[in-house]
Formats: sequence, structure tokens, C-alpha cells
Amino acid sequence: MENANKNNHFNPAFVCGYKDPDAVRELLTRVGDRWSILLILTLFKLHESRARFSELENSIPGISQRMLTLTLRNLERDGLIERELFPEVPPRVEYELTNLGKSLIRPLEGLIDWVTINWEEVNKAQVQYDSK
Amino acid sequence: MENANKNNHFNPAFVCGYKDPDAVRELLTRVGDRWSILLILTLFKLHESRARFSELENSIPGISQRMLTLTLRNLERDGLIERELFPEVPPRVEYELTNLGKSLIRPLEGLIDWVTINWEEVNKAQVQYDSK
DNA sequence: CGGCATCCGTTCCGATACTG
DNA sequence: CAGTATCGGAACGGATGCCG
Repeated sequence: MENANKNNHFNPAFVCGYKDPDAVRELLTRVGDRWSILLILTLFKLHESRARFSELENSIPGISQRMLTLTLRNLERDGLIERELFPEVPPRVEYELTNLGKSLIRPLEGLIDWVTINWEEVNKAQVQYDSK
Repeated sequence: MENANKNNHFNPAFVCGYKDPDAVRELLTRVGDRWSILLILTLFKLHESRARFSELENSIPGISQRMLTLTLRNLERDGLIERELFPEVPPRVEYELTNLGKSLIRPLEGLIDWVTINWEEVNKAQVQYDSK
């Protein structure tokens, strides 16, 4: 994204009260991808924000090994989780939320709560919209 | 998504404390797409949660006409915004957040706040990760 | 066990052109 | 002004096979 609009009055960076719309967008691509939030929340709910690879794989129905790996890598790169390899045979790998990652739990749960409360109304709106 | 895992102990629908992981995922695809959040927040910040098409187009740098239209349609379908057409020449169309849409503002701002506070740390983590 | 590499279909989305 | 239609590249993500 180039530096876009000189007219800050209509720049959402101004309008929305934050400085870096690209940062927001980058987070949102992470938040919005298919598995990141489920992964973070699942990791949080498992014993002390810590779990091994296979446990996560079993705890998130439908995720493929590939996407679990990729999602874990991205979150590790963002500093939200830490990876620890135990050099055993067979190998054991454990993932744990960092403090940064844990700090994301509350805002994420805010979203989840909204869904829980309002999803039925969203569904009704969709049905009504589609009937026309 | 098939009905997946019978073992609810490891079903994130159970683990994360919500009933409908598909609903969560469907919201997240909306939340996570390139423009929805910016659009909702921009609409909220403009005069009384209401703006016309061209105003939104100018307020969101980088959005294409096509994506603005599509994003507006999807949000309208979800019941988060309402569209009002004034049959003038040239036509005028105004969009407004519904109460349902406004109720999403707070959790969204929770996310934005998190980004504002923590993005620098995320960036440092990324740089450090990439240097290896 | 916990990956990585490859292939491949699907979806996303920007660019462009056209319209009431 | 506020759209719609079409095209094509890019990104996403599932399936499969291999490997230390």
C-alpha cells in the first residue's frame, strides 16, 4: 500500500483514531485467516496455554497438518507463541502462548462474545436478504 | 465442515466455550476480509454513522469501487448496515450502521486498541524472527 | 512425531470498461 | 453518482508424498 491520501480528514487512519492502517490491516489478515483465532483460543484453553503439535491437531477439527504448521509459524513470527523442541525420538514439540499472545485473548473473546450473542440475528438478516 | 469430532473434550466449540465454531468462522471471514472493518469503523466515525457511497470511497484510501460495493452488499446482507436510495438525478445513496452494526463497534475497537498498543512489539518479533 | 515440498482447484481482489 | 460485468493474476488452502 502506497502512502495514499494526503487529505487526512478523510484518511481512516485519522477518522478511526489510529495511526497505522497498514498495521491494522496486517493484523486483520492474521485475525481473519481460517485458523489463527481458533488456534490461539484453543491453545489458551488447553493446559496452561501450552500444548504439543498433535494435541492441537486433534483439538481443532478440520485443520490440515499443513495449515496447522503454517499458522503456527506465522504466529511464532508475530511473537504470539513460542515453539520448544524436545530432541527426543520420536520428537516432541510444544507450543505456548507468549505474554503478548495472552494479551490478545481478551479482545478476541470480545469478538467471540459478540458472535455468540448476535449471530442468530445476523442469520435472520441473511435469510431475509436472500429471500429478495 | 462436517460435524467433526465426537470427542467434545477436544472440540474447540467446547474448549473455547462457544457453541458454533462455524458461525465464528463465518464472522471471521467477514471481519478478516480486506475492507469490512475499515468500512464499519469509517462509517461509524463519519457523521452519525451515516455516509454516502462516494464519501466512503474517498475516506478509505486504496479501496476499489468494486470492493466497496461488494463489501457494502455483504454487510447489508448481514444486517450490519442499511442502504437508502434517493431517486434523484444523479442518484444519491446513503449507508448507515444498524443497531446491530453499532454493537460490533466496541469489540472491533478492542482489537484496534490491541494493535495500537502492541504492534510495535509484533514488528520487533517479526524482524527478529526473519533475521534467523 | 512433526514437519516440509509439491501440486492443484478455489477464492479473492484489483483493473478496466460500460451503464441508468 | 453509484453502480454492474468481465478478466486475469495472486493468494489461500486441501491432498498427497517424503523425510529426519
